[in-house]
Amino acid sequence: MKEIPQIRLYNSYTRRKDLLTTHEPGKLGMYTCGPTVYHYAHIGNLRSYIMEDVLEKFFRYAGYDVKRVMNVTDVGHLTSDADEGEDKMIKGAKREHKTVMEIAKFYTDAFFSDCAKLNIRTPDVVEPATNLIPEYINMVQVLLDKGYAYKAGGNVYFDTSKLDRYYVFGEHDEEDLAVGVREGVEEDANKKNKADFVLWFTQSKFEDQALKWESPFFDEMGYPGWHIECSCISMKHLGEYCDIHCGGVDNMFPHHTNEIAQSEAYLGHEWCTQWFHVAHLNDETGKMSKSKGEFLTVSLLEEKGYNPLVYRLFCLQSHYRKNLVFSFEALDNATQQYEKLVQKIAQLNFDDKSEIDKETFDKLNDKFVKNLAIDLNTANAVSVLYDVLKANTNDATKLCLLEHFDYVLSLDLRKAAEKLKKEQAEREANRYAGIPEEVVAMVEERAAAKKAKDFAKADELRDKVKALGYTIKDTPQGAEIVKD
RNA sequence: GGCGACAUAGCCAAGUGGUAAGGCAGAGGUCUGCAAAACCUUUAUUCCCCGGUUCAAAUCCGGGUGUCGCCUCCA
Repeated sequence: MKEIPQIRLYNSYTRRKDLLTTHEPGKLGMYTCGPTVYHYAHIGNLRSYIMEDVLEKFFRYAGYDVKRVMNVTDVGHLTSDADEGEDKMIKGAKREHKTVMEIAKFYTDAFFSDCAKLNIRTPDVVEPATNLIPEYINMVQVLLDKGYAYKAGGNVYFDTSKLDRYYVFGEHDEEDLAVGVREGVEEDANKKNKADFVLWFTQSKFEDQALKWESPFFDEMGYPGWHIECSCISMKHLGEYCDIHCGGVDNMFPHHTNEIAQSEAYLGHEWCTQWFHVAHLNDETGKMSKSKGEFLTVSLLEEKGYNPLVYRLFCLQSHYRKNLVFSFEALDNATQQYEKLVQKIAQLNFDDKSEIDKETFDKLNDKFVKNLAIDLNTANAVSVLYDVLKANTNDATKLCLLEHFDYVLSLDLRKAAEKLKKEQAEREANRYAGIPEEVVAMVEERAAAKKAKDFAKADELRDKVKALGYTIKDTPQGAEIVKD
C-alpha cells in the first residue's frame, strides 16, 4: 500500500494546524455543505467548492480512499437579511413562475454545470435534502427521547443547555450573542435558551412552505430545520464518524455548531473533529452576496470572455483561509498568467519518449506534495509548475509531472497546450486559406524582397496589402496574413 | 458589545528565528531590417504601527491600528 504523507490542515475546531487523522486508516469520509438551489451560485460560493475540490483531489493524490458527500438544500431556507420574510425557494419560484421543485431541479443542474466548467469533481454522493425526511424525523425523535429536544409553539427545538460545551468554534457565552442583530430577525419567544434552534417546524412566522411532511410530533404538517439535513445525510453515507467537514466560514456559527450539537447528542460520542473552513471572496465593497442583487456568476465571466479555469487559477494562487478580493484587473492578470503557462507547455515536445528522469520527478513531486500537505498551500503548489518548466530534464519528465500535478490542480494545462498546438498547426496549414490570390502573390513577393534585403520594396508591399484590408505579421515560421 | 480570521512591492502571493520564493504588470537588454512573439536581466535596505526578548525578528512576546466574517437560519 502506498505510504500516505503526513498532512497538516488548520482545524477550526482546535484552532491549530492539526495532523490529519481518519477513523479508518487509509479511508477518508468527507462532507461538504452544498448549495441552496434557489438561484445561481456566485463565484464567491464557487471559491469554496474549488478549494474543497483541490483538497479532495489532494487527499486522493496522497493515497486516501476518499468518499465525499454533499447535500443539496432544496427545502427550508429562509431568505437573508436583505430580503427577509420568505423562504428562498418560494421566492425563487415566484420570481420565475415555477414550482419549487422545478426551481430546485433547474438550479441544481446549473450548479453542477458551473462546477463542471471549473473542473470541480461531482462528489461521490449528492443528496437532496428532501430525500431523507424519515431520517430527520427519526433523529428528532431520538433527540426528544434522550431529552435533548423539546416541543414549544408547534416546533421542536434543540435544548443547548443540555450540552457541556455548545460553542465549539470559539469561546462564546450565551450573553455574548447579540439577539436580533440583523434587521427583521426577531427573538423567538418559544426558546428556552438564546442559542436553541429549531429541529422541526410546523409554525413559522414566514409564509407557509410549499413542501411539508407528516410527522409524529404534531398533527400539522411540518418541515425540517436547516441544520438537521447535514447531520443525517453525513451519517447515512459516512456512518457515525465524519473525518472532515468542509464549508464556508460563515457557516461556522450557527450551522456547523448546531450540526455538532445535534449529531453528538444523537450519537452519544464525538462525530467530526476536523473542520475545514474557506474564507470569503470579497469585492471592493466587501463580501459577495446573492442578496446584494447583482452578482458574478460563471456564465457572466464567460460572457465577458474569461475562461472559467482562469478563475480557478486565480483562486488557487491565494490561500483558502485568506479573504480574497476579486477584481477584473486581478482576473486579467490571471488570464495572462494562464496563457503564458499554456504557451510554455505547448513548446514542449509531446512526442518525447525519453525515459522519465526519476530523480527530478521525485524531487519536484515531493515539493508539490509538501506544499499542499502544509495547510493546502495551493499558491506554492502552483509555483512548482514553474519549477517543472525550468527544470533541467527531458520533456517527457516535465509533461509527466505536469499531468500528475494537474490531477490536483485541474487547470487542463495539457489539454489547453494541445489545443494551442493544434491551432498553430492548422493556421500553418491554412496559412493562405481564404486570402485572395492577389494578396498572396504580394505577400510572397514581399518575402522574396525581404530575403533580397530590399526592405523598401517589402514595406511598400506590406502597405499595399494593408490597403486591401490585410495585415502581415512575421512569425518564426514565416508571414501570417490576418484579415482586418 | 462578544467571538474569529487576516495585514508582505503597482496587483496576486510564499516565507513561523539566520538576513525577503513565484506569478502578473513595469523597466532595461538580446534577437530577427522594423514591429510582434520569444529569450535574458532587473524590480521591497524591508514585511500595518509602537515597545520588548535575542548575536540575529516579517517570523517570538506585549500593546495598539486597520480590513473582513459570524452572532438563529447568506459558502
